[in-house]
Amino acid sequence: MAKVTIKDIAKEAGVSISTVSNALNDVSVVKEETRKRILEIADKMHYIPDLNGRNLKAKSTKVIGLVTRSLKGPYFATLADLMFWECVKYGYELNIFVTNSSRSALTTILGNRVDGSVILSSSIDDKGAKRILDQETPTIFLDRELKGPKAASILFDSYADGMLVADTLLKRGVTRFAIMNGAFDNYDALNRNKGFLERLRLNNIRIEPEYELYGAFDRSIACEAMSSFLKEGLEIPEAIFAANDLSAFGCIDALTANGYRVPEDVMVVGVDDVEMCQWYSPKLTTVKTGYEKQGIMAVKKLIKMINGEEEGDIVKLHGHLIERESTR
Amino acid sequence: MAKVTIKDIAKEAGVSISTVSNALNDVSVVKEETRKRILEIADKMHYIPDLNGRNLKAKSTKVIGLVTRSLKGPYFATLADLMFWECVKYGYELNIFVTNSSRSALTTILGNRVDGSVILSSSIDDKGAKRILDQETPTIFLDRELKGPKAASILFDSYADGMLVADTLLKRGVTRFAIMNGAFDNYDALNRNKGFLERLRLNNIRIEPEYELYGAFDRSIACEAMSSFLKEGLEIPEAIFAANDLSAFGCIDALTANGYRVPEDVMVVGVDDVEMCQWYSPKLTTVKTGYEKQGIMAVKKLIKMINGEEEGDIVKLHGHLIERESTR
DNA sequence: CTGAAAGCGCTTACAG
DNA sequence: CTGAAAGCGCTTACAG
Repeated sequence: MAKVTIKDIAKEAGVSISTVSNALNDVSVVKEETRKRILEIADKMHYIPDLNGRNLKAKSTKVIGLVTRSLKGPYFATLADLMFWECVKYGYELNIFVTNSSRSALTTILGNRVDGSVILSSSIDDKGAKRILDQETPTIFLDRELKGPKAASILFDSYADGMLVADTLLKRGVTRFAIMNGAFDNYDALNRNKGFLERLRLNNIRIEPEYELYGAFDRSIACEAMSSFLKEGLEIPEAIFAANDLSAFGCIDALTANGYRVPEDVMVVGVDDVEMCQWYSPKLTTVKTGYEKQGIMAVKKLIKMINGEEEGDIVKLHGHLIERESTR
Repeated sequence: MAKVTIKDIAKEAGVSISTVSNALNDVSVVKEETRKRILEIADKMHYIPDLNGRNLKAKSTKVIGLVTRSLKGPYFATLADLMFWECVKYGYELNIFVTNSSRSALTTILGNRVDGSVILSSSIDDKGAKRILDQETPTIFLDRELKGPKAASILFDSYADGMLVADTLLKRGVTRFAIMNGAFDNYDALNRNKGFLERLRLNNIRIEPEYELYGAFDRSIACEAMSSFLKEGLEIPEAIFAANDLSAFGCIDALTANGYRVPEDVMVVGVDDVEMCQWYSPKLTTVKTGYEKQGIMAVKKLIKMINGEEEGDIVKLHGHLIERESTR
């Protein structure tokens, strides 16, 4: 059976396609009786509207896009889930576009499929980001610092978070540090590292290259990095700052497997405050970045920009330290 | 600045819109020189195609939809991620549609936004599922047993998995069981429960209502259910079958918090083999359902149906037991 | 309250 | 190799 269109319904109901369209969209002009009859026929004929036809003409899709390159990590699912519920509140749908091509990300964002997009920025290159800035589709960047008339950024203040961790540890008299870095090209990984090191520098403390490990935000990779480090036989640092919780777990996995105790021999601090921090042993000290807030704020802001109520701006979310067993 | 269309490019380039369209889509008829010039102009004018216009006419979108109601749980992210990479292989994009309305799920699936969809079935009601069966857009159900000319199902054989766990425990001489059920309306939760109980019944073993707990696939809920159970002062079972790994962790959390040892006092078995089974203490015995295979098979099958190379059918994936520390 | 008509931005036979 | 024209399925002023 071929696809049923409003034309078919119009014929069946003996009315014009305009009337069918109005009835289907609850435009109030239609006589109640006509409306009912049309809806019944549409249902009986198994009518499903073609969204391409609809969106081509209509100004609004009532859907918000989330553009990303990867679905991995505990962060993404929570972010998307919270965004979804916020969308529901405002009568929007959430579509997630997974792509590793900056070109097709751009087409998705600006191709009139959505009323506005939240962009996990690794999904788009600098040139693409620039292009987004000077046009009219509302857009929010989550890990790139940009703004335009219809483009905003909602970020973690990762530089400040890094400083916060450094200060806390310095206050306890720690002088020998190691750092477990996050993904190379990531805004937050970079800034956590910078803020942390900057603070140490102010206190005339340096971290030797052998004490800068690479954990890629990943538990297994961090675990192996830590293991290799331990095999080298260098002096153990007093504290390790991991760029996120997962890589902090990886650190501790390796440490305990090698007979070290946390926090007695080494303290470890993560970032994110994922749920497992409370299940893990030792319970992990971490920076709560407020990433639950980020998604919600993004949707709220996006809808305000869609409605023309606000312009783009840059918001940075401050984290706060949650002290648990992995430090003392 | 208004939206740039092929019309604008045509004017700028002094050619017709047909030629612009052909150039943009690499249709080989266009003279190389013309094509180049048009592409340059398109780029300079910041042209982005309108996907609604395109898809309205074109037969194929080269995108596959994944329709779901929830993004929670370790299962979803892995599923979606693997599906994505499989899509990439075949030149498709993956769009994830999050919705809690069966109506809008249906519109998404059949509204010509995608070439085919994978449906996490809780996102659609029975009536909607029926309607999907008798039409032409290829569709795969992941936890509903249905088939049609263009509709297939790829499921876990959860009934068999439940039996497998029962058999394993029976073989060790266990006679007193408890069960931690999964979500009420879930295909797999239901069948794991049924298969398990059926096997016990064959051995003349019953589970009293007080020993059927409800964990909703969730760690915290399972933990509380187990805690309440322990407070009642009933005799402790020799083994607990949890409907998934997360709720198994919840069980064990409660047990160890109350001074019981796993597996010495009680054995616990989960389902899924999520990564944490290996990190958790005790390492969890579980059924590996092969959920990594499911997403990949779904995409492969979907594309074959899109290409008209295969019809719908029903595939059930068998699990196998992975024995670790939580049983002996 | 209903219908005829234009048009959204594209693709795709078809003619030249 | 290029262009004129039809049409995909809808919505939306506008006339009646």
